[in-house]
Amino acid sequence: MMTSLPAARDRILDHGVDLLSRLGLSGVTLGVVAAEVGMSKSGLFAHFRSKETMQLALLDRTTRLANAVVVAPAMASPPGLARLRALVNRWFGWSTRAGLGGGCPVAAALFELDDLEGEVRGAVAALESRWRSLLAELAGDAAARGELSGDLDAEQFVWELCGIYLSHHASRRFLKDPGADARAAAAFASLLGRSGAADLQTIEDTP
Amino acid sequence: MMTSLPAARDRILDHGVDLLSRLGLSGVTLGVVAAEVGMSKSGLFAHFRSKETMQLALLDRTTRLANAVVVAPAMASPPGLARLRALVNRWFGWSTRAGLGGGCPVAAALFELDDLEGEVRGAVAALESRWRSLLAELAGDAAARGELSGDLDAEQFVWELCGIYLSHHASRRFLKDPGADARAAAAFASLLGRSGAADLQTIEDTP
DNA sequence: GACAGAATAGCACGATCGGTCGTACTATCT
DNA sequence: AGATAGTACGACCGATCGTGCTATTCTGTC
Repeated sequence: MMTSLPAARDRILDHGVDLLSRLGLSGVTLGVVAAEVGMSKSGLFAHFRSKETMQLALLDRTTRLANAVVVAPAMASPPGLARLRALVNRWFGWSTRAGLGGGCPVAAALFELDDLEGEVRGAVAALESRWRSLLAELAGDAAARGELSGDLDAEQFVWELCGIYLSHHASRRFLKDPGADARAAAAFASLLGRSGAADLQTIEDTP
Repeated sequence: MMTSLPAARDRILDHGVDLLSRLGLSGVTLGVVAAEVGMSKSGLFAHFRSKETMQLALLDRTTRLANAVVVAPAMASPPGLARLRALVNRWFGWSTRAGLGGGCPVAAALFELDDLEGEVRGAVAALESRWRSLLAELAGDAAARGELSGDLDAEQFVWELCGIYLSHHASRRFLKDPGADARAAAAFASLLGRSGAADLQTIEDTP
């Protein structure tokens, strides 16, 4: 037939990203993934030539998934504050909406790769750096349009926003706090308010 | 002789907490700790009757260490906002001041025990719950004294404060951002400001 | 239907995991 | 003195880790 893009590899990565979300990087083991997918460990191993390669492929797949679920739809919103709002609304809790059984793999990786590691850590760092740049860019756009205060420190804005995201992650995933979404929404509204946003509309606007 | 409290156990726990700080719970393995301490795995194992017991002992030791380094000295400050400030100042980056080679073991555990586990997870949850209660109590005290706004939502205050702490952890430990301390200080000052604190003194006041 | 190449399976390796066993040596108590 | 308990050791268990090497099975082209 035609290109025949390896369907098996996709199946592996799909299960792998789900495991990554549920158990973190250390939980994504060759044997476990193989059992999950329903194939032999060596058969699975042939698709990647090392575990590190598989981990990098998983991070890449995670990035693409997040782009499709979070970034792309948000970019349909009009530029400026509305787009920033749309992005953040789709960001928080995105893993669940993406069909993953666990939490955000990137947030988990940030704390898992504290020290140690080389290639994988670098990939996560690059990924996170790109993400923060996007956030800062959108915040800067909003400020340039006068929808946020003109002297906004975009880096500080993003830094505090990421704090809200991490607190939301811990609150939801570890503490099982049912009010996590409301706390995050309130914190984000507060952050926008002190950044000069005029209208304090509700956080709900996703379809 | 006198009490002769087992010095060996203390040595084990000291090395263990350091490993815990550097590698997280999953990195504290019987073999690794034994090698670090310089004794046989089985000899070390005799002190605890299971790995879980050792992990719980490590968490307990971590709690005592944090109490000595963070809580106790802060309690010497006058009650109210000053005490809250002192506590937070000693909190951020406490693991380094305590002589640990890595970051805050509790923050790491929050993200490591996302799902799964039973006993250990429960211990961390109790520990974290107690900590947040203390923060909320001090914030409430400050509000009752009129040093923070009277209608302060202490729970939300603590939730956002923990977000700043987590962002600081990620920023410092993973992203290696040299401006992490300044970002955290600015975020905390902002949080205090919007919570009704009058004076915006510098964050430096530890001896 | 033959055949090449990809995909998968089977098997084995050294390392490490948490944990158990038997066995010492030492200190304390009776 | 004898008995007991604590501490430490080395050897070993079954399981799982990542990773090779060799079959076997499937699939598309001639």
